[in-house]
Amino acid sequence: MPSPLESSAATTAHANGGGAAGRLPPDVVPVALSVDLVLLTVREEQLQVLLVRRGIEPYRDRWALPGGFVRPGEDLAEAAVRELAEETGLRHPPAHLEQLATYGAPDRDPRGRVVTVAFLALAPQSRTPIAGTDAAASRWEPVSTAGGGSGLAFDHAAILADGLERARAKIEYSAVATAFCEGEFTVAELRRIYELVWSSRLDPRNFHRKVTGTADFLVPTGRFTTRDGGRPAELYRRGDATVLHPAMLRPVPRLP
Amino acid sequence: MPSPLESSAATTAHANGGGAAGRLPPDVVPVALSVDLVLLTVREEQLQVLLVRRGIEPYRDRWALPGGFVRPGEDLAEAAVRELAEETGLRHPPAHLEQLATYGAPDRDPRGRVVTVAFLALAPQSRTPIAGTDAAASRWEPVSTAGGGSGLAFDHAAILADGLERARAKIEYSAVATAFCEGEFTVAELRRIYELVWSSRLDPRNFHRKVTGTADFLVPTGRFTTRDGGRPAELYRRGDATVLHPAMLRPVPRLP
DNA sequence: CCGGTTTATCGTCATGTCGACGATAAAGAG
DNA sequence: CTCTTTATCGTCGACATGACGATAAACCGG
Repeated sequence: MPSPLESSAATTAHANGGGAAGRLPPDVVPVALSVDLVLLTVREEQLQVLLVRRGIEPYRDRWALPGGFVRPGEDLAEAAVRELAEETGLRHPPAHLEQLATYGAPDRDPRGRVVTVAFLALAPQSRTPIAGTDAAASRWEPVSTAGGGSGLAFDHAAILADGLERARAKIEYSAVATAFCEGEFTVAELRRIYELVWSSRLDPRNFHRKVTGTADFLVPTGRFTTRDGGRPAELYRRGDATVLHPAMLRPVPRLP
Repeated sequence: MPSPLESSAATTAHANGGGAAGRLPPDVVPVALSVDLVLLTVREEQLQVLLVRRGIEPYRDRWALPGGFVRPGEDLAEAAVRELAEETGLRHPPAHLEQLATYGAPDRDPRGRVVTVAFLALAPQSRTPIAGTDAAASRWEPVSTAGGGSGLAFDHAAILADGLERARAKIEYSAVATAFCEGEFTVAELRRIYELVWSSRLDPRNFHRKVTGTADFLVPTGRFTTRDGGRPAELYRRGDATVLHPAMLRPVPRLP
C-alpha cells in the first residue's frame, strides 16, 4: 500500500495550469514537513531535555521530542515557536532558538515520507512550567538518561545527540550560555551551567577572570546576593555580546 | 487558484487506513522538498560559486544555485550528491559536503510550498569540469559579484551568503580548507586558499608555522616543486585531522 | 563573641600561542 | 653573477591560559 503522501503525488501533476509563475514538475514527491525541538534547560543540578509521551501510533506511549507538522503559510521558525508554546505552556519565546539540522531519511517515519527540521532551544528553568498539556504527557529528563537507552521514538535519539553536541560546542565560542539563566545571576551560577553542560569541573577563579574580562558578556548590576552561601556575590545580567573571543575551551570531560 | 501541493492535501486524508504504523493526520500540508547546493571552488585567483541558468518559470533565464527535487526513497545527502553529479558532470563526490540549513518561508517559491535543504560543497577546481550540461547553462561566478546584485532566483542570494559565512568560519577551526586543494599542494597554495576565502592577507611565515605545527593537518611527501617560482617548496597531502586546535583566527578583512 | 566553613574575588607565575618581522636558503631571470 | 622571488627558520614582545596562593565577607555552631 502506498503511503498517503506518495499516492497524492499523482494528483499534483494536473492540479494547476501554466502561467508566469510556472508549475511544479509532475513527478515531485510531496512530503510531510514537521519541526522537532531539542529544548534544554538546567534543573536540579542537571542538564535536562523536554520529552513528550506520544499518544498515537506510531511509537505510541514512547517518549519523543516535542514537535509537530508545519501549517500552511507558516515559516519554519514560526512553527517551532508555536509548537514550543503548545507543548510547554510557555508564555515567552525561549531565550535562544536556532535551527539545528534537517532529517529526511526515507524510512524514518513508517507513515510515509516525513521530513523534520530540528531546532535547538535553550531556556531557563522557571520560564518553562510544562503547564500546557497534562503532566503525564510531558516531562523533563536528564540528558544522561534520555538518549542512552534510545527509548526515543523515530530518530529522535540522533537528533538529541546532535542538539547536545551543538549546545556544548556553542557555549564555547558564543554567549548563549546565559540563555539558561534568569534575569540576574551570579558568576558561580553561570559557571555551574557550563559545568553541567560540559560534565566537567572549571576553576572558579579562572572562570571568573574569563567571563568578567570579556567585554559585554556580563553587565554588573551593583547588587549582591548570598543565595549560594559564603561571601556575597555580585549579580549580573546578560550583556549584548553574542560571540566569545577568544573562545572558552572545554577541558577533557571527566564525569564527577 | 490553489497551488498543486495545497490542493493535493485533500487527497492525502483518505488514502490510507489505520494499522500499527498509524497514519498521518488529515490536515498535514504536503510540501515539495528540494536540495540546493552552494558549491565553492578556488579558480583564477578567486573564490567562485557554481551557478546554473534556469530554463523554466519561475525566474526563467535567471541564475540560480544548482539543485532539484528530492526523489522518493532518496536521502537528503544522497539527493545533493546526485544533483551535483547531474549538473556538473562530476565523477567523484566533492571533497567536502555538509548540510547548511533549511529554507522554508511560505512564499519563497511562487509555485507553492517548496522547502529546500541547502548543502555546502567544497571542491578543487580540476575535479569540477562543468561538462554535464551545455556550457551556457552553468558557469562559475566569483562570489564577490554573485550575491551582490541579487540577480539570483528565489532566496538563493541569502543561501549563498549563509554558505559563504559557513565556509569562512569553518576553515578557522577545521581542516576543510584542504578540500579546495588537489592531491599534492604546497603550503603557499593552501595559504592562498585562506586568503581568497577570507579576502585578507596572511603572513607566510606565521601561516607556515601554524599549519606545519598542527598535528595531522598536512602530511609531508618529501618531494618538492618550483611551480610557484622561487625556492622549491615541499609538497604536502591532506592529513587525517578534521579539527584545528587552537583555531586559526581570521584577521579583520581588508580588501586587496 | 569567636573560630571554622563556605564561597567570592584578586594576584602571581610559568607556559604556550600569536603577530610582527629579521635572516637565511634555494631556485629562476637577466 | 647578481637580482628577484619564494620558502623556511628564528626571535621577540604581547597576551591568554591553567594552576594555585591569598584575602574578603558572609554563615554556622558553640
